[in-house]
Amino acid sequence: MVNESILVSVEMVLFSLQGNQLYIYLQPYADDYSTGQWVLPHANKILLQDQTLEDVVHRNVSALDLGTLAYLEQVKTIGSNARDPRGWSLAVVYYGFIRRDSVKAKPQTGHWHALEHLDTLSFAHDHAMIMKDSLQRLQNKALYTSVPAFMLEEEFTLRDLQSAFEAILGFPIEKKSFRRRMQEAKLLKETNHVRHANHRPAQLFTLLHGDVHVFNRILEGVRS
Amino acid sequence: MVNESILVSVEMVLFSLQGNQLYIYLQPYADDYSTGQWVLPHANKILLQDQTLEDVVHRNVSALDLGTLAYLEQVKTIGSNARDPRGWSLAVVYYGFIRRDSVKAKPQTGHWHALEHLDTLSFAHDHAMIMKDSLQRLQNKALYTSVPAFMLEEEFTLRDLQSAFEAILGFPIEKKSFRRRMQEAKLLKETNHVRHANHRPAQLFTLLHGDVHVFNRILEGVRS
DNA sequence: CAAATAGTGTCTCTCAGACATTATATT
DNA sequence: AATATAATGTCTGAGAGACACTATTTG
Repeated sequence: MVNESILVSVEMVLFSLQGNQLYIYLQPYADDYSTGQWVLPHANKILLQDQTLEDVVHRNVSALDLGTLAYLEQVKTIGSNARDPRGWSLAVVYYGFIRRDSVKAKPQTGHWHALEHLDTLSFAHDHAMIMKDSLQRLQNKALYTSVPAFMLEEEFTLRDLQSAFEAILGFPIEKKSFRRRMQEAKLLKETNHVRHANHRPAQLFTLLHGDVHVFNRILEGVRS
Repeated sequence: MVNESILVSVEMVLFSLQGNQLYIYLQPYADDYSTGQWVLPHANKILLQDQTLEDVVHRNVSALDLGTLAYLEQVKTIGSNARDPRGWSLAVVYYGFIRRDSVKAKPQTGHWHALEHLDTLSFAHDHAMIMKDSLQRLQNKALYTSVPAFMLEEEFTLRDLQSAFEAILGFPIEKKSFRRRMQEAKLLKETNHVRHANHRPAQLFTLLHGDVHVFNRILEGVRS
């Protein structure tokens, strides 16, 4: 019986959007970058003042000073007698979003990495797998819910929203279907602002509420 | 910092089908049934020989001698400084199926309860909430995957399969839509057996493989 | 042949994809 | 006016629901 010595950690997969690209926050495995490996931010300490696991995540994300945590979802818990040589370990995995308008592009520790460059990086422990599972979960959610909307700033255009979905999913979405889907879901509120550029200005929207909308059908993307 | 003393448990929500009704396995909170309260089966001990959390579940389900565990899915992990008076606790929740053809209706300890009678029971700790969340997860899965198929015996009719979905979802499904959906998913294999009764015999099928099929659309049920 | 359930035919409805077209700003 | 992106109109297609109908067994 090993319960007295189970090692508990919380692993955090933090996503942000920077210039319509999906980024993930990583820390060097060795403080001096000597191994060239990366790890996910994680919490090894739970405090008595933490009421829940979400509190643990919030406390740790705040300490990282990356920006505002706008969405958080538990992915899974990994329990194993093998992943940590010190003994039986439990890792509770969360993914979350740092809202685009609050992201600090150069954090004090660690770095934001564009998702498309991740395959060039090397990871310690099972963190590559944890990231893969978390991204997979996020991609699934993008197919049938409105969660990607929480990556965006207060006011955004429908094109911004579509770009967020596309950054997550990695494939283009047909414009008309996307707009119909979003507008019929009644989750957006038209503001009385527009965004200007050297073309027709775009209507700005806000989220009507903090609820996640669940669609009946999956986004299938462009068929051709 | 409380890590050295975190209480870890695994909570198991075990479902079975008995006569086309959904049942859940519960244990009396007090061995002598004196409190009238019920709890979910749970594991408080993790052994060094357990390689993963799934191993812990399998070991404990085997010990309960309820039948064969045919499907298992992690629901979530609850962490709290309040749910156990002894200190910070982590509860990893799983739901699973005991296959219909292996169910022992009268277990040595505990009882199977029909889901529709659950509201008359009283539960200890947060087990009512854990059950509700697990059932919700199972119901969601029934809406867009083939997981209910794993509750059934080796060979089953399409009517059996539909009844399993209906038992889980709690609403009737339109026969033709259901059959079309299942047959186009190509997850069933026709056997050369039929089941006889005092009417036209029914074709028996088996599952082609152990994969969970994910549908693009949700079952909407009867509209009228 | 009556009863009962198995299994099918086929219409409607919803909503995603395709893609052409119109609208409205800046330079 | 040219350019660029915003926004819309409308057709097709996949797949779910409705519901009547046919098929095949037992008693």
